[in-house]
Amino acid sequence: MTPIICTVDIVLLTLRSNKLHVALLKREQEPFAGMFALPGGYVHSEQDRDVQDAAARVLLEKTGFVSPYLEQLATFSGPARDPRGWSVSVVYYALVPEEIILNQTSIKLLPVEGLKGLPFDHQHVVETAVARLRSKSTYSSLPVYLCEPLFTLPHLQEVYEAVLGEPINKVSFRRKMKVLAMVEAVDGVMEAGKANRPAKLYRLKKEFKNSLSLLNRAFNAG
Amino acid sequence: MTPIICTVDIVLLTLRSNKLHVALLKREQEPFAGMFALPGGYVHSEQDRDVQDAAARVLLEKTGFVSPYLEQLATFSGPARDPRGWSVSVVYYALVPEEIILNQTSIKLLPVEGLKGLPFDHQHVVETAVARLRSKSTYSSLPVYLCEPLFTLPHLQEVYEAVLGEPINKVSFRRKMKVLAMVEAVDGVMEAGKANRPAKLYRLKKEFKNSLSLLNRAFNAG
DNA sequence: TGAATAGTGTCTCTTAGACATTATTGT
DNA sequence: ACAATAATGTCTAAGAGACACTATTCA
Repeated sequence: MTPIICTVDIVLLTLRSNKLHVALLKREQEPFAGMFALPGGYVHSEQDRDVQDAAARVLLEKTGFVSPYLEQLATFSGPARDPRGWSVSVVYYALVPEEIILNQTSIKLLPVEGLKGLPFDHQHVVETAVARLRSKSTYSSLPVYLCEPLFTLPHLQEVYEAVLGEPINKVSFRRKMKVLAMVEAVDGVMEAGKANRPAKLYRLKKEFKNSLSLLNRAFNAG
Repeated sequence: MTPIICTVDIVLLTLRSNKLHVALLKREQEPFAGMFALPGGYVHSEQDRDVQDAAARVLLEKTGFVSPYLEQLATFSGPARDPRGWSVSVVYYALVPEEIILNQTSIKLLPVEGLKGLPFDHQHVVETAVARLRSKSTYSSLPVYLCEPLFTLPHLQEVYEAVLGEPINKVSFRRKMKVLAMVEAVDGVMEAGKANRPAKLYRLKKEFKNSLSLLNRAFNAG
């Protein structure tokens, strides 16, 4: 029996102009050389401590940065998804602010809405990642990873609204941020430059780096 | 480089005496021959259409039955978890009523609390599956798969309470069952034999076989 | 008839969303 | 002062939990 091909792929998501985008790279090698696809690569059993480690390594090699949030999404498999043969791809998803990606000219950002023409089963993989992000965002702190280290609450609300695709009541949003208790105001600094009352700047609390805070009620509980 | 070992394992969970139990099988072959472990096996690339298919096949081969609910849990990997070498195991979890398992004398049911001495990383895998079940049960219809095809609402509430490990308000529980809208009373049949008012019998609605219904508020929202 | 549990009506208290008001900046 | 948005106070309405009451069976 032919051996099973074992790879990792990364769905790197970010917000650009308040729309979710996915990061794609031009493939250097066959199959699908020249096409844009998710960053991915083989698991290196001599080098990687586990598949998560492989995903972090591939992301670093292909983009030059480390993502604070990197979570296993799911494993995709079958004989047809990769022309090289029966394959198993363990997929991770990462969330970063757009600014981190802008320095990387090799990365192409495409809106997740209306994606098509991706090689492998990458369209389905991206759809799964976006569904997971939306689902988790309804009751958790996940979207903060789409923000830069310092952000305002009005901006964070915009991020939530962009991810969820619907408006959120301002008072409720701020109440829930209090309940989640995973952001803290940074003393002394304020947003500036606009002709209105400046917003306080917040940051993710140390204890929530790499982790999430959960609600037991959705943001828009309806 | 040595090839990566690609396997599937199944965490088969059920309720016995209102406690969660996991199904283990005595291993026929090395490694760990003679020890009790999760049902598992190699992915057969000539035969399996994907890894989910492999998990269903392994479960059928080892237990003789098909589980209505079989969901991918996560993928576990690394050089140390399997003495044969660097391995990737895609793990699925299944929920069944105890009665299905009772006919299978080869299966050993152990309580998930206080499990120890399992081979591979199976203890960690079981803990992950139980955590997933508990988490999903707080806002979904998942626990119905631990019931037989016909069940009463008081029994279903007991099942939820056993899984969640805390009591649920009766009125709220029945209201949420109405909101979830995934069970329906079966006309004409009732539970019988007890010296009290008989309970109506319910069943999972057809459209929810293999799927879940979700709430946007937890059962015990506190 | 009494014991036991199923099933439902209803009250209260919490909390979400709507709306209004105050606060603080730049022009 | 005025425009603009931040931040918060407060009212109302929806929903959760508590409690009590009715319903239906067997002994």
